[in-house]
Amino acid sequence: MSLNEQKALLEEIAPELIEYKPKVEEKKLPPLPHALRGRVVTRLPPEPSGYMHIGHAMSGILNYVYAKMYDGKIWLRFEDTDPRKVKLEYYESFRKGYRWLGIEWDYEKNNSDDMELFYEYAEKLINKGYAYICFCKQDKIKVYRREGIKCEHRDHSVEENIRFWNNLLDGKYGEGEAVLRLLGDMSSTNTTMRDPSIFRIVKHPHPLHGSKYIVWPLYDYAVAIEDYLCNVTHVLRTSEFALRDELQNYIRKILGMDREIHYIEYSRFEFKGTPVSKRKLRKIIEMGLASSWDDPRFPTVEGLIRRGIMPEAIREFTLTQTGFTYVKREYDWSLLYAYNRRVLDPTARRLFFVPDPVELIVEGLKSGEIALPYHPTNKELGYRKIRYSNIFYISKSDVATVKPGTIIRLKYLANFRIVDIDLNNNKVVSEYVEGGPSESLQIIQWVPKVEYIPVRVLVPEPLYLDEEEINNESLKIIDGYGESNIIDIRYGEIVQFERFGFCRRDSEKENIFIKSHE
RNA sequence: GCUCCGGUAGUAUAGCCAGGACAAGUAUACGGGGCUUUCGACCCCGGGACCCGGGUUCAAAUCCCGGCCGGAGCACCA
Repeated sequence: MSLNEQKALLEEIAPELIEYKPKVEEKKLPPLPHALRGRVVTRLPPEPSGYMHIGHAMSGILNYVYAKMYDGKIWLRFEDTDPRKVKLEYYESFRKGYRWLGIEWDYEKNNSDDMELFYEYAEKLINKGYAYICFCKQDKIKVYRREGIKCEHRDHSVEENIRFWNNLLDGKYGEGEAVLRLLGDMSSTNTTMRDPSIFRIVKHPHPLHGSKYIVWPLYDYAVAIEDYLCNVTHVLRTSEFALRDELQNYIRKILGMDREIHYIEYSRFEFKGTPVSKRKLRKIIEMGLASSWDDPRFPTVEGLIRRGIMPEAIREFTLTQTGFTYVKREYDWSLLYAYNRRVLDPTARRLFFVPDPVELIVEGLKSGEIALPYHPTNKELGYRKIRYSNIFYISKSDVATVKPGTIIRLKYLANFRIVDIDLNNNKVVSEYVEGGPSESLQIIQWVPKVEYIPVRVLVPEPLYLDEEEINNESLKIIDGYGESNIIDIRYGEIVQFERFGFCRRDSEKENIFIKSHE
């Protein structure tokens, strides 16, 4: 008895004895250092200055899963302290994106809601001699910081600084004329510690607060304070922030905010040929290669949705394929597809789509109607009916290399023997052969001539061939014929076109699909 | 230029801090086989990696030094 026969027999006589092992063991994230059950607080800190993308998504999942793992809490906190970059529509892009991923946040706030508080703390710092108003030009500050040179404004008295600060708040200076700087250490090897600016003037309305404020805090200052105020215990973020841990800890220390915050940093999540950078994506749009930010080739959440990527797949992928490394990494899309396929396969309806069709006549086949299952094993998905005569469309590639005399099977329907192939005129003549499926027979999908519809499938491919070289043919168009039941596929539904791949309906009215993967 | 950080199969990772059962685990991709009326799913098998050089040690993927390569930062962005 073969192993498979034994298994089959066992299943028949004693199914309860069979041990079903999940294919992929649920990989647990490594333990979070310094984490106490019920005490962990993490955060989703998007800057609403662009659309949410897969990097935000994966980082968000990490922060969320860790919070859940320790029965902790998670904040959604918008880092919106640059009025010039922030836009209302982007706030919503992130809320929608996180919801789509299944991330439920416990609290929500905007950094820009705490402006008065930021001012209060600034005054404290000035009074303690930890901050000073600097009137140097931006370029000079830059050079001095690089060289580690102190400027003359550093020596102003507390009284002078308070007066300047009030002038600043009162709008007596123009943009670029003055900033509030933290008294750090101009000789530190960590350049972020060399008297960083913590407030600057921005005379531009904020989408949430209009023109109420003209003095805005910079990132490190706002984040340091907010993380404390939100009781954040663990920060998981990408490595471009690594050098700022020291600064943010320092800001809290001189403000008397004594609570340790743990940082875990890792390199960006990137996918081959799919840049996340706004600059590179904008270039694609400007070149006319894509028309919008929800393009299925884009890494934006909207793009991923159109491409048929499921949130569960992103989640599994993040939990199993990710690590806290500083190495530059570029994921192969196939890694994500593998998880997506596992999500889609059990519930995606199967239908027939014939790319690059040629006509097939099956002489001797009587016309009729047949019911075919929507899924090979999931019977709940039911059946669909197809009416047919003896003329069909099949894919050119399925007959391109076969010779007359070959017998092929139309899946679920009939076998035929090829009599003549005329590929120049896209015609194949054959005769009906009685019999069912057998292991030697090639089985292909088909579409009847009496009822078919034209179907278009868009196939997304990498946008970039390497760092800078753009792929000019990143979106392939495949036209073909599909069975008429395709009309009933809902907008947004993902189905599997048999022997072609998983595809998502991308249009309410037109039969346009986007291929996810095979 | 300066300052940090890192280099494990095609890809992504585990292991490194606390050297020894690591002839390096896992996923995916790839090759072969099985199952299946799909080229999907599922099952089995297979090949494939510790950046280079030196040192310490009985023993190095793991510790030390040098080189090479890569990443991040050096904003009145976040």
